[in-house]
Amino acid sequence: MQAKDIILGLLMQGPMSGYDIKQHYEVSLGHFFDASYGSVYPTLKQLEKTALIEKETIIQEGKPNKNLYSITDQGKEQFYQYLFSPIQADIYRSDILARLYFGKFGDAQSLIERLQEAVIQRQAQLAQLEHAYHMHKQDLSAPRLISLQFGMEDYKAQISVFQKGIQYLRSEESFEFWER
Amino acid sequence: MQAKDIILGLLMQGPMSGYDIKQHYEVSLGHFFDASYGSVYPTLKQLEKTALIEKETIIQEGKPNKNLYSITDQGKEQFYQYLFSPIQADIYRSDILARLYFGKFGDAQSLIERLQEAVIQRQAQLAQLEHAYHMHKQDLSAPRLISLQFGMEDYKAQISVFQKGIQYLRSEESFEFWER
DNA sequence: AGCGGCATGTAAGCTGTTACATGATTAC
DNA sequence: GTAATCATGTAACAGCTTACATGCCGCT
Repeated sequence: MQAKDIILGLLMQGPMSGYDIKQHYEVSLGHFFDASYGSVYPTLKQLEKTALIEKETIIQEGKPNKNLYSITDQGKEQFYQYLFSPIQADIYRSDILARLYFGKFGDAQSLIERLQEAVIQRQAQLAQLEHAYHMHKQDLSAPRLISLQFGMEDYKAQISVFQKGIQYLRSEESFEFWER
Repeated sequence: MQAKDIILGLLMQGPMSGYDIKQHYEVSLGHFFDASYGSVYPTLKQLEKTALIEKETIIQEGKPNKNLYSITDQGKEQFYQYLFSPIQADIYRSDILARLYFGKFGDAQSLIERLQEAVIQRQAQLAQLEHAYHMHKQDLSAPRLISLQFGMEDYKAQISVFQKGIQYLRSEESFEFWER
């Protein structure tokens, strides 16, 4: 799974601009994929060059012009090829878990603060997914609902572990430094 | 957080070879970091060149020679600099969630099979973490235990969502294709 | 006879990020 | 007046992966 597969998938649902695509990343895809504009625009350009998508420039009033991209038949074919290809393993990379893993080399207080921040941040992401879920649950396909549930349950589990962790570290806080 | 930070952290616990480091990735770090040998060996080389670590070659009988690396004082300083630097956002990229997200363009049967595989795979990872947790819980620091708990609870939540998802898709299976 | 574990390393290439560059409109 | 939203793009570079290359030992 790469940027181009996700973009093709989004265009399967209808024409979109690069900006629209990035919005989707942030709203309903963010819990399993994200990429910057520095990836979106060059990818669109490349997909257009290989005729998998087509560009139409929309002149807007009061707003900058917009490049609306649509998927072509070749693009659809390419997307189905992705959809039925073998599944790649997930990639999860977490700095906060690394700080926990090596936590004994630091101090309890700053770890607790960082966990609190991590909780707040995940609560915000959870709220966003819950919003999307309840707003659109009537019009979303069964598998898409599962992908949103995954994100929500995942965040809930993470928040719960972090909150218990904070309690636990607080109860040992008198140590300040660990010796293990 | 990059490969070099993790390697430095592992060497804080004692000397290790590139092979040992990769083993650690697979056992107790795998749920939040992984990298191939093609990253491990060049990184070690570069860290040695900048005097953050030192190499000692161990001649072994019946086994290939081993390069044991130890962290230097400069390396420790560098590690602490990482440990107290701002935390980077997590990165999660999931192909199976993408397949769910775009599931309406495929068929229910193959999605169900893929979810079943995903469950089995996560159950194996969970079992591995549980093993590590119960084996070493006496000698691990509080924060490290939290990092393992995180992995375990995360996998449990994911397995649960996937299992419920399989049930749900099965109940709609007669459709074979969706129209939303 | 062959596979899995132990052990190290390189080269080419892919995929993405960061930082830069631009600029109008709308809401506070 | 200033921040956010809408909107597009490039160039340099970082940081990995994949595939290749080597070779002995112990088990089955």
